[in-house]
Amino acid sequence: MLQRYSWPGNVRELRNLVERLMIMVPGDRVTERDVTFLDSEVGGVPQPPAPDTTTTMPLLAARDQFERDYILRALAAQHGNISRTSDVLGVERSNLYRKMRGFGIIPRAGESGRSGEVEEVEK
Amino acid sequence: MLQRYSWPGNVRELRNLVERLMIMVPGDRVTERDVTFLDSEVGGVPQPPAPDTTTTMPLLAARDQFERDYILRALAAQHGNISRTSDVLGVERSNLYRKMRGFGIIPRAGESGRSGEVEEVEK
DNA sequence: ATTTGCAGCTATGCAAGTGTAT
DNA sequence: AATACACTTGCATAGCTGCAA
Repeated sequence: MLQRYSWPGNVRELRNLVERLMIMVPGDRVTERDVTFLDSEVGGVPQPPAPDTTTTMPLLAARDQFERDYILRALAAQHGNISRTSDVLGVERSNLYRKMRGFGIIPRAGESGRSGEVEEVEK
Repeated sequence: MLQRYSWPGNVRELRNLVERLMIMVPGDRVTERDVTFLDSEVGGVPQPPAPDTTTTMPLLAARDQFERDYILRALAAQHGNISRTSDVLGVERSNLYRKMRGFGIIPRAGESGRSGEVEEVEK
């Protein structure tokens, strides 16, 4: 479900959702229901053509898709902390940025530490 | 199951198994039982530590593991035909060889089209 | 947190061979 | 002879990565 969502708010949005999930959801398992409950945007994705895992697609495409996923996963596991993520992934922070940009996880504009909407989740 | 197996006979062995499966197994679905039935070697893998998909591992390692798998899968789908596989994967044949060697799917020795043991499966 | 400029190493495609079996 | 694969190797160069800033 998370992978199908387009994340117009980028890592910021992902981090936010994950943090809210950690705080609001009891127990150590997060289900799709929890996500839908907390964020109907993310939960209600119209499910695009459904990614095909069976058919063989060009190696490059498959590899990239996997890498993008993997990075996203690592980011979530690291609560959006890029330094730590790059550490865990064993790549240079700067390089991780490049990758994220390349995979469209982050756009082109250089928006950084500024807050604004729903950033005030402490810990 | 197939991924857990180490394939000491390399592509040759994989191709062989797949071909035998195509011939021997009725219907269009191959189950684990079929594999175990046709090849107890492959079927009876002691299941190593069980690859961890949850924990984050270095990106490079994860990427390589994925790529290796993907190539193996494509090879099976193509009945071991490397030319066709490289075509489907969208990489140069020569490069596919390099990758296969790199991932240990093929060893170092230059053993090629020679037959010998159980190669005589027609089509 | 986020970019950018490099230098250096990798990966990849292209081309050109060699070998074997139809 | 001709075709179809299998398999290698030498390059040039496009791309990736770490380091430093």
